[in-house]
Amino acid sequence: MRTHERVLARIEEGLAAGTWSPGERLPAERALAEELGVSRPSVREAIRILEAMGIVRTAVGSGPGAGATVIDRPAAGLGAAVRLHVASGTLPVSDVVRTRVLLEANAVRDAAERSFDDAALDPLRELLKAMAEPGFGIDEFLAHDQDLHLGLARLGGNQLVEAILSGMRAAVASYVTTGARAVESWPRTAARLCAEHEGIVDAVARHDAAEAERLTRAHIEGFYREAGLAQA
Amino acid sequence: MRTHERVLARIEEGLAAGTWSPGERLPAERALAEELGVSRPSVREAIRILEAMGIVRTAVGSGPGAGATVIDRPAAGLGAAVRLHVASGTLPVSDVVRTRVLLEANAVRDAAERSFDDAALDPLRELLKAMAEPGFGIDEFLAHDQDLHLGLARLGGNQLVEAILSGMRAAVASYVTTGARAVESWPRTAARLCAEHEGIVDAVARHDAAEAERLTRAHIEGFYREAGLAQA
DNA sequence: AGCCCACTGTGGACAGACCACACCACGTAC
DNA sequence: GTACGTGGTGTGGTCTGTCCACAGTGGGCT
Repeated sequence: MRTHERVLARIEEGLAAGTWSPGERLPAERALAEELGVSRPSVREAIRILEAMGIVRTAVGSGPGAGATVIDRPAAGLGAAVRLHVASGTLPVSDVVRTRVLLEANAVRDAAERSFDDAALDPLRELLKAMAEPGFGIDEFLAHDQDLHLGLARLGGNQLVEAILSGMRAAVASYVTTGARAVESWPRTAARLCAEHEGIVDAVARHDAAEAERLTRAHIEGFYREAGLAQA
Repeated sequence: MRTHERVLARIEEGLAAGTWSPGERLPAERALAEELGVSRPSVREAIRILEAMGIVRTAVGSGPGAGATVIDRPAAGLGAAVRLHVASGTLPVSDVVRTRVLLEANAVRDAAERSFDDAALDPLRELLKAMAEPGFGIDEFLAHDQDLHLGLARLGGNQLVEAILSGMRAAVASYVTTGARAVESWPRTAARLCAEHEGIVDAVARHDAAEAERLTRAHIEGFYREAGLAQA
């Protein structure tokens, strides 16, 4: 086993054992190297992997916040992995789209089936209102769109699904932007998307799970089709 | 932007542009470092990340096969990310289980709906036969079980789903093993699992999508419940 | 009392070196 | 002529040492 893998395994043990919890800091690179009897570059390689996976965040400087802090951003690692494989041509974009439809439609269905305070939908309604403004730029619209969809997915209550969706969205973000710029009439498309969004949020609000799932599926498939990203 | 991130971006560009395809080799670390005007450790950190994501495989020595070879193992990166986040306590195992049920049941449904040569099921039937042997060890049984489930998922035709399922299985492998050893009577459980497996494969063979999905869902949920891994 | 600045601990980056390894081609022995 | 052994060569793996940039912190100066 290579040195950085040993380091990684040790850190993973610590994470599993609760030695370090989110928000806390790993020992300094030099300290970790000495403690494990390895060189600093080896420790750095392990930390790089943890960083790429969204397990830690590193920062230079001194005081709290500096060093390698344990965070919980599952979406970062999953997103990077998906993005790289899409880039290398291993994963077809169409598979990403199909998977997104499946996961998100189910997440929205779960959301509608759960009981929650109606106030939980307020942030989403804020987004809806902002996106409905005429003359909203494409980039801002897509950013809000992402927040809205992730917010809906979060209501589903499955953190892994939320992370995968977030990662997939990031992985195909450039394709989505390109596709959105290529639609025939963006204002018309935007208006339609807004109306569909409202329909989904309403269905969730009245806990109509089947309808929420159906609308979500149609919404996502429709957009990707219009943007020329789906074979289906 | 940090140096290793620049290197990573450059390599990602090359992957997207088709400069390197799966099976081909990246330039040597020293050559890459000189070409990009950075130090070798920076290149190494970038390659480490690619390796952790399942994009490349590194090997020492000389000749073909040595160096950093581009591979396509999306499951590796996704699996590592999921495993690490489960270890750090960010992702509940129950979410992993729920996601697996959703993805795999749908993959099997897709498999049943597709048309394929019945011979494609032969490898799965081989696994079924092997697992039915009395006295089959738990570890070997679980390994075959994984192959069987992945084979079914592969028939669904969505590579991302297949990768996610493979990764999740790897991420919770230790939990599954522990759970399997804890069941009341392993031979009885194994026999039941075998029967359920046959039912699923049969349903796929006769293209009964709804039944295949239902059986898969019940099979996975039942096992995790028996192994004490599911709250549901 | 308030401000400034040096100190200190942190990650970021680099240069250089040595090792282990695996292939490959050359040369030798049969 | 063939088979075997052996050194050459290119590769990643690892370590050591060094310097830099950065950010907080505390003491000293104004």
